Amino acid sequence: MAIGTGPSAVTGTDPQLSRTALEVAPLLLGAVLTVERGGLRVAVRLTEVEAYEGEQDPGSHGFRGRTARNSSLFGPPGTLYCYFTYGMHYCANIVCGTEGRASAVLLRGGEIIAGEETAKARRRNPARARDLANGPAKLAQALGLDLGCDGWHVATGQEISSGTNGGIGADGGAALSPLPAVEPPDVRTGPRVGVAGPGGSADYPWRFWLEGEESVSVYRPAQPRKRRKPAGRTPGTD
DNA sequence: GCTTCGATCTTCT
DNA sequence: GAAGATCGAAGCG
Repeated sequence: MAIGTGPSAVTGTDPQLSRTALEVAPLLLGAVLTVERGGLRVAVRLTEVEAYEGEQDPGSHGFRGRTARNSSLFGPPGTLYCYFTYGMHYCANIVCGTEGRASAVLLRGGEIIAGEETAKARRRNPARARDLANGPAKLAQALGLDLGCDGWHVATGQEISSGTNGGIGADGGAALSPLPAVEPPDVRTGPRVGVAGPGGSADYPWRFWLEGEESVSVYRPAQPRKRRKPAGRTPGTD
């Protein structure tokens, strides 16, 4: 694999990521993301991603502009944007494009290729290996990504170096293998998952995955959320 | 194997 | 107050 030394400018503009999310997303398929967290290292080969094109994309967290939560999304290409969702899950994006544009690629699925024992422990030993990272929250959990990783810098073709990730400190770091010049031949595209309304599945088929990979997540069309049932009994709607 | 539904809490309107 | 870039358990065939 290709994690190694490379261009040294950790905070500089990464030419491989300084393209639109739509351009970067298919190139990320097959790339290897290595994350070191708490002294433990896990590497994943990305098999499924989704593109989010910033403030022009209704499905993007950056659509309504910059907030405290999504400020990392507006950072320079290579910034890791981690967020907390549904009250219990973390998801991770890699920012691309240009700084201030909120263009990013959501990491949805991957195959663990190193640190499998660590990933299993973090994922509470799922029955099947494919369940280690076949979903955005599962992938983030397997890699040990949470809000503490928000704002890290993930440059392509660089070695992990603690303390160089945007001043995060010695907690860990992340690295991405160099991206190919052209997208892999077995890339498929389709509707994004769980994005409802304008900017949803039909309007933006910006989900990319590698055909035939087991680590691709289950597709679930966006559905309106139901109110949580009040304690005791359900309302008399029958 | 597939489908349905509840859990949980941050963020935004 | 409502919705959300999700997950996993339970129920069903």
